[in-house]
Amino acid sequence: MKTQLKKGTLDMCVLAALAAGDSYAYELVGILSRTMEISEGTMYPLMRRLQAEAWVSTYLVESASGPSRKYYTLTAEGRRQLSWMQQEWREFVNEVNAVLGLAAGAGTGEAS
Amino acid sequence: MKTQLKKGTLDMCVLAALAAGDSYAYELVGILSRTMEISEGTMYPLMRRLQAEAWVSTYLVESASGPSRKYYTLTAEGRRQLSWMQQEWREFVNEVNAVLGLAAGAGTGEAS
DNA sequence: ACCATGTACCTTGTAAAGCAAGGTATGTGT
DNA sequence: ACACATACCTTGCTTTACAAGGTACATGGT
Repeated sequence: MKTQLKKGTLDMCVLAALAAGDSYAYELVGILSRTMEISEGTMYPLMRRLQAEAWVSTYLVESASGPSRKYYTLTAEGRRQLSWMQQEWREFVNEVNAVLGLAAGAGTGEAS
Repeated sequence: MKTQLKKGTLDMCVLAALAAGDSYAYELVGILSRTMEISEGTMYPLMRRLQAEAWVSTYLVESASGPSRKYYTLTAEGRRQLSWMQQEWREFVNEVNAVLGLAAGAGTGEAS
């Protein structure tokens, strides 16, 4: 139900996961799913976008137990992008929290 | 450019602003604009949604210097919704920050 | 009288993103 | 032969933010 909140953050999350080491889409779903909900239908189009932006590059690796895996590596530009996104993310969180602070003093003790 | 990040948070922000006191759409744009970017084209449809969900109710007030203002008040359900949204927001921020933490140890010192 | 400006409301169409549902193919175990 | 896990992918839907445009009232300047 918090689908909307994720908009715009998943790119950053995937880049962050890739900063910890190369991975492939199917595995990334598993990795991120430990912390947050994300589905394959989200991941595959997302990876295409990241590649279109040249934030990641790919290489194929045969698997001993299944079809080949399409690994993704962060590019230098991807690393820069991650850094930028994290900055924007922190700014945004601060902005929202500041607005939430508006409500802090109000309505809590409504006894006349 | 961080349009996507806002998805899902603006409802909450508006409800929070209304928790600090009744207001009308045009004024809310001004209030929130002190902290974050938001446009009228976003606000008016948003207010309709809030009302459709019964999180706010409205009343008209004539203005001395312009057309009548459509004031919005938080309903009891709106207050509950705000509380719920804030909880989800905090959870979500924690989740994202946890994922960003994955990258913390990697790639920072890439010597050898 | 006329017009610009500020206030205040609103709608339409576009773009982006997440997701459920479905589909394909490979390898392993029964 | 069949089921299952792995691993890839696409289509169509939904929600949301926003730019652009439109209406109407009140005030001040010329």
